[in-house]
Amino acid sequence: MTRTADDLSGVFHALADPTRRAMISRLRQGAATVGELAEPFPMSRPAISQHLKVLERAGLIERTADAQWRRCTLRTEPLDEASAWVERHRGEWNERFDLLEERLRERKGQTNA
Amino acid sequence: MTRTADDLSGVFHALADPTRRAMISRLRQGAATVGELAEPFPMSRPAISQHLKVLERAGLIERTADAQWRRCTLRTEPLDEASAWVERHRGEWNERFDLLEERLRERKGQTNA
DNA sequence: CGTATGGTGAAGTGAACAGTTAATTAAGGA
DNA sequence: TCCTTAATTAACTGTTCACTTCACCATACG
Repeated sequence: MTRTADDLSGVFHALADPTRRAMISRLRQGAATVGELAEPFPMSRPAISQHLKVLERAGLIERTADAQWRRCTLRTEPLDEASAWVERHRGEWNERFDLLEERLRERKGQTNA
Repeated sequence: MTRTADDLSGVFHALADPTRRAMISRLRQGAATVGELAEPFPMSRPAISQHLKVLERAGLIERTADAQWRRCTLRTEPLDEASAWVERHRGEWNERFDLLEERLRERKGQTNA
């Protein structure tokens, strides 16, 4: 399940929903089952499941089966990537960094923005 | 057009598209007209306009009319907000900060996640 | 004036999204 | 075995998204 690794779009998309952000906030204070994660929200379980799938696709959570429970744990690496992108686009960051970035992008031949 | 100010969803949504991220990247090195921004992309002008509208709604750009040109400039405040959210959800941040956050959220009575 | 240039508005399309209900799988306990 | 609990899958619905084309508005210029 080694997600595409450089899909910032997926991460930002995952973060664009308040429910999913709340889930991440919740998970920051420790792993939780789907039921526990669902509890604060007035929506059906399948809806919760789908939100979790989005988070999983973005690499933001891992689900491990524990009997009939799925224990969800937070993975912060994608947040690091997202943070890196944002950080280098605000404020007066090092211009050299931008140049380096561009060179790398050229090599990979991808439009990662 | 003083956007809702606390709409992280809008900002993250804006960042979830590679075209829009590329536009932001471009704007980091100075203001640009719509035409200049459109140049790298193989899509119609109205499509560009719509992307710019999303960026504007998120507070990420400002458009000022200059004769028949619209000069777009980057606004980084929303990126600061986005960064703040991400920063406090990755790594082992100060727990007190979370508590403070929660208090503030209670006062405003909003679910900002 | 007429016409080119820069950009937006409006309407439509297909795909993705966020939610629903109903059915299904899987494990635990009586 | 039967029943309950935990969670997912499947199928469907309404909305939003990312485009398109065509029409429009505004400014500069001959």
